[in-house]
Amino acid sequence: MPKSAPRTYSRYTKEATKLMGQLIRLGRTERRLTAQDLADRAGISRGMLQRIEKGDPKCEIGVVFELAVLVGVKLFDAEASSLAGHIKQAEDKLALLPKAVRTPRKAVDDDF
Amino acid sequence: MPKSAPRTYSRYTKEATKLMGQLIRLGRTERRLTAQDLADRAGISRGMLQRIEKGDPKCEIGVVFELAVLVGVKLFDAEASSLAGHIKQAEDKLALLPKAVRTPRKAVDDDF
DNA sequence: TGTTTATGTTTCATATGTAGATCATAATTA
DNA sequence: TAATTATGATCTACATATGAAACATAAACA
Repeated sequence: MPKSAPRTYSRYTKEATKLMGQLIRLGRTERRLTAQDLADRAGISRGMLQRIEKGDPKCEIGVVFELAVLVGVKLFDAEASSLAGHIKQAEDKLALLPKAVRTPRKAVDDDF
Repeated sequence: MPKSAPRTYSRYTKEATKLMGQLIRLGRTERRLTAQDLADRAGISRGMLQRIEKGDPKCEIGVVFELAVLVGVKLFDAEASSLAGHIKQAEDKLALLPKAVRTPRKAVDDDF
């Protein structure tokens, strides 16, 4: 079987996932939650929580965010309990931009 | 085959992944990048990029972060090109906390 | 110090995410 | 308006992330 090229991540991405994991572990410890306890509350396995706390980039972002919320890690440095405002703001900005990006491709320069 | 219970996400998590997707799309459009172009740069398929821009929680967090970096979305509201400082800070805080959380389980109060 | 419990790791079976192709629709530019 | 290209959506095969179990190690508390 042909081994598909393994995915790579930039240094910044690795740092970001690592930091996320640390913040989750920090929050968990501060709240005196057992790994098993937190995993149960999030509906995941303990092994998965460990991988996330370790900073594994190959995990569902939904699960990571869920854990972050459970232990009080702020996403988007937002204090509010809802991101509705931010979402609306992003929608407003998007509305002003073209819905499709058109790159000027010269049909002549194609071959050589 | 027994259908395993589908995973659920809190409202906040859904909002967070949605906002992430919007910010990525915003950045992509502002930089006049085609979906295909950005997908290529990130080493993913166009379909995957679409799901992420739509806010699908079931995607690798590493890929999402990678896209965010590519289009200039700031993670952890950090301006710096490296999160090393934040990571060290988290490590310092972790060093002060107990490495294992022990919950006082009374063996007596178990049943009733 | 001894005992109990949490954590770190590994392995394996399986559920599921992902790439790739295809088609329809929408949107941009000449 | 016409022509071209981007985007949205769906399907299948395959690669792989996930859950569960097992074990060893380490850490907290009496």
